[in-house]
Amino acid sequence: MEYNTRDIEIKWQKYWKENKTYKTDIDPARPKYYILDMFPYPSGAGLHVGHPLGYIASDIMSRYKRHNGYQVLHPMGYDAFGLPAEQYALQTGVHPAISTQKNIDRYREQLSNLGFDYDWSRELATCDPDYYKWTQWIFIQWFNHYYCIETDKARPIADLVIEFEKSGNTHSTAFGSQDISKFSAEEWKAMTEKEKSDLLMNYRIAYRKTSYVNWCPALGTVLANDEVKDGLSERGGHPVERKPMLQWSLRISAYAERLLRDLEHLDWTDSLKSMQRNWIGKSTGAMIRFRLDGHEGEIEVFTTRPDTVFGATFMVLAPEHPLVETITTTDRRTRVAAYQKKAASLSERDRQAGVDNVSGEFTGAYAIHPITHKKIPVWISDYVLMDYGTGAIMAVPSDDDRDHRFATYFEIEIIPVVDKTDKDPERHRIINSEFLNGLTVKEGKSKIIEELEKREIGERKVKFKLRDAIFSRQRYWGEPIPILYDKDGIPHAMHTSDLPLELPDLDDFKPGADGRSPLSKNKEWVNAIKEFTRETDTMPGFAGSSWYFLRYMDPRNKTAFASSEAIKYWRDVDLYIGGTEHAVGHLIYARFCHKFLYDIGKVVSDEPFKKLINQGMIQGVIESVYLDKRSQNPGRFVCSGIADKEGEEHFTRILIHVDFVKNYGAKDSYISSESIEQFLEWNPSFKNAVFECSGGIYQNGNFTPHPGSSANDSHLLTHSEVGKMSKSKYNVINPDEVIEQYGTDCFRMYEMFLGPIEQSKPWDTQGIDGVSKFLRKFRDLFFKEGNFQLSDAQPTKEANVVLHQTIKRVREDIERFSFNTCVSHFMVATNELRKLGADQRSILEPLIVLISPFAPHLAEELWHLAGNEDTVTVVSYPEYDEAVLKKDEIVYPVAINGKKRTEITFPFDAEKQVIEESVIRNEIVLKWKDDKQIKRVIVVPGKMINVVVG
RNA sequence: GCGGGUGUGGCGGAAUUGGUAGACGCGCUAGACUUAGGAUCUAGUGCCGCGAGGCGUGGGGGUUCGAGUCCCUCCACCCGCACCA
Repeated sequence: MEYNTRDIEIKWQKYWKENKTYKTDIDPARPKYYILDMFPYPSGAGLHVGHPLGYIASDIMSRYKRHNGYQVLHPMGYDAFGLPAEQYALQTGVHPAISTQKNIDRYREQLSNLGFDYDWSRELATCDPDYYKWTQWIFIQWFNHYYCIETDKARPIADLVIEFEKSGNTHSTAFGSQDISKFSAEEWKAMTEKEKSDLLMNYRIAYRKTSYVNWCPALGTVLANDEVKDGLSERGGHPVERKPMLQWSLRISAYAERLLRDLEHLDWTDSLKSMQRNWIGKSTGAMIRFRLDGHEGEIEVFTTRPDTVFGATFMVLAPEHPLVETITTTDRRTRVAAYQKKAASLSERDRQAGVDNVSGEFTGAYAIHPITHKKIPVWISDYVLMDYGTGAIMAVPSDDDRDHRFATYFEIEIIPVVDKTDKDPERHRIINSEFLNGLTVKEGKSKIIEELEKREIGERKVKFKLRDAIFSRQRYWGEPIPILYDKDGIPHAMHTSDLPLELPDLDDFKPGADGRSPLSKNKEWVNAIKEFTRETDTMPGFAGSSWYFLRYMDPRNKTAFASSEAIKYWRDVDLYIGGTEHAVGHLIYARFCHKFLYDIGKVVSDEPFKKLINQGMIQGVIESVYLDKRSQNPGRFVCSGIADKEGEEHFTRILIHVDFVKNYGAKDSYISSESIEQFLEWNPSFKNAVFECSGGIYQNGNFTPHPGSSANDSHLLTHSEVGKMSKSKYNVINPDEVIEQYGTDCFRMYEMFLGPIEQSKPWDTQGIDGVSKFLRKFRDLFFKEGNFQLSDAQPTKEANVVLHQTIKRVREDIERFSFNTCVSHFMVATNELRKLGADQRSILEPLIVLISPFAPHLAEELWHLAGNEDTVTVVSYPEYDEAVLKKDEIVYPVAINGKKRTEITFPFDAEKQVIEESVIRNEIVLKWKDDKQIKRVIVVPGKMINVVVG
């Protein structure tokens, strides 16, 4: 009987679907295991072979846990709002809801094809009103809460109002935007509603403030950061400017400390944690205020090295700093203005490019050093950034590279304040610093902060790089923000009972006036409620994806985002598998969102993802051919060897579809005449081109060998490099095609066999035959002359050892996510059992269960052929018996001076001394000893023996 | 520049805590069965050497009876951040 993979796979996929094999529910009698795949965006391109890598791993884990008695939650859904669908709508007029649904259907089909054990009854999409109702609900909670520094959690904004009514903000512990001056209870009560609303905006977790957007006047729209390249729109290359707009933001910065601190307990990779730490960017230091000489006001600076304050010999303001206008002396105005203008005209990129050039301008003004009271000059320079810190620094040229370069260039005084003669920085001593002299840097820091606070010229300060997230998008295809503005422009959250606020239908997705959302054009919707207008911005992509893992717990709940029973049972995600591309975006937002919900008592854990594994990328091979830039029509393509010889600068590379290239990805990848024909059919603009390789020339369907060459076909070497697998690189490998040829089980096992899950590697079909052969051999263990046949005979000892050995290894390797080695263990077992001719049910049946997480279709087929009625997916995973693995004898490798020279077999329980005595009489040992002395014999019981001679 | 990671045969990769380096697969070589083989099976396959043997985990040094694994140092590549005060 032939092993017809596709028939078997389709049969069992149908069976699982009909029998709802993977449906899961709360079961207090079992431990839970929640395993999550990163939320895919259903793009029009469908899945390529890189996407399933993580899905296969999580599927194996999920099945393994189910075999081990866990109640497994392994869901799938779609991050379905987003820009691509809207852009597609702009181009084609197809409604995003329609194209998105089509893409989702395609994704579901491809995913089902891979045999994953998702509980499809929990499938969800963020663009579904039943889903985004709760996204909007969460937004309203954000709007109605503020962050209390004292209790270190979010609290209702109503509490803050009560506090203000009682005592104003004089004792307020609310985390707010800066610059809120103190007010009393009376002052609060005297405020108008509008004033109160504006003031509370400084505290709400979801709040409105002016932020800058990438405004493209030519397109009449606001662009996302990745739609802007070098200050121009990616589409059309129109200029983009920064435009201030009132936008919703999330006060995620209030959670910075907790987001940082709680990383510690997470089982994530170091690199991922460090990326998050980096992003949060905590720095501890001091705020120091410098008075100005002859001006009101002061310059406030933040420094991480307050201990070097005595070395501050000048100050630098960002060119955009508001103080520049007031302090610049008349004689300096022209030069300063010119510098400001130059700095403003430079793009971020140009400013970065000029990092090495020292530039700046003296304002003519002086600040007073807060401790020495010396006058120090105030400069401006673009190495100080307006949006970092306070936009001003105290420059300490002795201990900061950039300050040092600046001081040297402009000949400003440098006062060394730290004695760095000791190599160990811990022992560096402070000098030239009055009361700090002799202290270490660390001691100096606390001492100076103490002094600053005592003298009221500064204080300890912790700063974070993490910025609040802008939550408004001037787009159609996103969740509407459930806010109504009254006639005074005061925002009111909708009643949660009125949710969802559905996205109205539009047939025109072009932006509204002044870059407003397309929704603004639907006046009926905007003004649907008397005396109110609706917010027309929509939410960003991360809104729906920041909490989706909670919805899976109870996806059809009508009265809550999930029932408290479901939340208590499933708690958090035990294992999250996904790519690093979400390291700082999604993973920070989701953690923030989860912590907020924890604060308000809606979830029971303070972190959403306990363990996270980053799958590597499967890259593609990018193939290209050299085209001679000097050649006119028809073009001249040459072999990479010729291009090398003539000089690469004369050539440009034209991408070629990998399917046309022989041995693609290999060093000797080339195109034959046949490939050239395929290429020309695909890219007819080169129809008459010349293709020259070392053996001859191909043109217009004919190959002409060079004189004296024996070549009879084109062998034009192509250029290969490893890169992203993408439609635009013509190198996408579709899993459906691989599955059609080899079967799903083979595809799954091959992707795992490729190497460790976290490693990136290029897709390469070279090895897939090996896995395919293995699966066939594995299956053949169960067949005799074409018939399924198992014997009920007692297993041989050898076969039993193989079985238990394999169980042990596979179990251990799954536990440590080493799936590639699991596959080899199965191969080893198959090879050995074949040699032994093992056909016993007691050996082979456990093996079916063992392989089931990896090759679920084949396992289910064999399980039923073996006479079992129910699905294999819930059968207990085999346990190994240590007693079976216990050997009577151990073959010891014997090394002389660390080099293995022979092997000697001893009984399992041989005494050390007996071994030693025997070893020193061993022929081979004696031979190697020669005329030297045996100094020592090291016996590691059960492992090895080392004889030291000399 | 800073932070994180990775370097093992022709290739993908094994070697869980310091204990037989190269499991398993691909590729390659030879053979068998074949009209044929891009099917299947058998054997071999780290490098040098006829051999005994020597050399081998990016380079150099160290600790140890013993190092791919631990320490120091240098190099290469990949990822992230980057005038971050």
